[in-house]
Amino acid sequence: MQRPRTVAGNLEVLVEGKPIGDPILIVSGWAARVRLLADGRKQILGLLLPGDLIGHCYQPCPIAITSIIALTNLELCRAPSSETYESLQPAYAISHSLDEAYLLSQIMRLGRMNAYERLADFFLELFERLALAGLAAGNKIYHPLTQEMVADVIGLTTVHVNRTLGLMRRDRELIWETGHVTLPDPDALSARIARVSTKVTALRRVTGDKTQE
Amino acid sequence: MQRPRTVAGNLEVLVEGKPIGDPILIVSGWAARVRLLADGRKQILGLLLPGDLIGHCYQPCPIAITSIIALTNLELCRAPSSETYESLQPAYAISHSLDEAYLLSQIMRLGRMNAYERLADFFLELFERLALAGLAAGNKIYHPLTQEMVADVIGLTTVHVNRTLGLMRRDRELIWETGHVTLPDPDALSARIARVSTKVTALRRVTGDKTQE
DNA sequence: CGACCAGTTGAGCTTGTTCAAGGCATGTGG
DNA sequence: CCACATGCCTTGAACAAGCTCAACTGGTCG
Repeated sequence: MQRPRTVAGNLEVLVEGKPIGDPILIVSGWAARVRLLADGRKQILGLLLPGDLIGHCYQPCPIAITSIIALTNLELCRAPSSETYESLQPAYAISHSLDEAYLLSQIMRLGRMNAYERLADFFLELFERLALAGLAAGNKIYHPLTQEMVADVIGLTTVHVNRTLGLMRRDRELIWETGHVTLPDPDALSARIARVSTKVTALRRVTGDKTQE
Repeated sequence: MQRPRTVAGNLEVLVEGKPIGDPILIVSGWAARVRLLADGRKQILGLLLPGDLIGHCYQPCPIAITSIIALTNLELCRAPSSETYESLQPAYAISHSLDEAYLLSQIMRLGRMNAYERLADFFLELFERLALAGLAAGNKIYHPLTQEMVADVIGLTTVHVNRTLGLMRRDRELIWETGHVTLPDPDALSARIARVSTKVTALRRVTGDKTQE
């Protein structure tokens, strides 16, 4: 480990199309992978939390595939390249697999869930990730997100996120207070929304095999 | 290279949660990464075309993260693990980076594009990928997709895909005939829809820096 | 001929967007 | 201390995009 450096909130850590150097570990703070359309529409592709790796790549791939911006002040640490310390390879591989899993969940949310489900699923995932990083305290998490950022993650407008949060609050499923979120009963919420099915019998439906239903 | 095996269309190549073995190369045919919600809603997370690798992973990661189903009959080839032939590592790394890039494009489509843009962007990407694989002939591609499958890729209903294809045909931007698609002028189509912006000035907008506008 | 699959079309409805305004807390300069 | 600006959240009303349900076409295959 090298000494950490800090990046102020709202600055780009990496810019799409620019070369990337060594991998970077987030020691503290939140960041986001972001992409824009020409007319200004914005999508947050994924969040980067403490413990996540930025810019880790399996070859001389000098080009950043997305920009990364700091959502808060960040403490960053240059991480050793996996070639230097072979013992780190499993850790890097796991980090990579997790990254991919989060992208796939994001696609599922955006493609097939409604606003209520997207919010619920997003916060459930966030709780899990923060718990993995040792940053979850019971049913309440602290975060730097505004409703606008949440909207940019889950592909809705700020207004609709606000209204849907209101619905969830009315249902006593979620409490939003700027800077933190409480899920009174995560398991109940998870059961309430339709989450991913891994049943092979369900998969058969994909193939148009209707004899099973 | 080993001898190819074949898998019939509509069968699972990999099942979510099951162990995966050696990486597999698609020699011919199309496949899809698929996920389902408990109530049957279906999302195609990404397409797998000839030349793509399935189940390549940087560690003893024995579990498939998504199911993969064959959309057509497939010819598959067990690919050598990258540990066995070091010279393959760059190729595998590039394959991995491309995979990630396609997932990110998918998130952008689903999160912030309307139906017309999603269709256009999807087919433009498909044309590029098939061209990379040496399978594009001018402005016309051959594919095994039904409108239902397209709908499952881009997160819409079959009916709406059908109507939007009708709009595009009216605009002379795209011609759908079962089994193949023609883009009379891909460049014009690409210019017509709002595609990804990589401009740093645009990125500044993300950070709420309004002095630049 | 009948069954089935892929595509097509219509009408009514739901979900989420847009535009606009206002509330509340915090911070800052006079 | 007050006036004013700013960031974040909240709310209303009108609208538009996409969904649902249902029916129908044309082609193919047994």
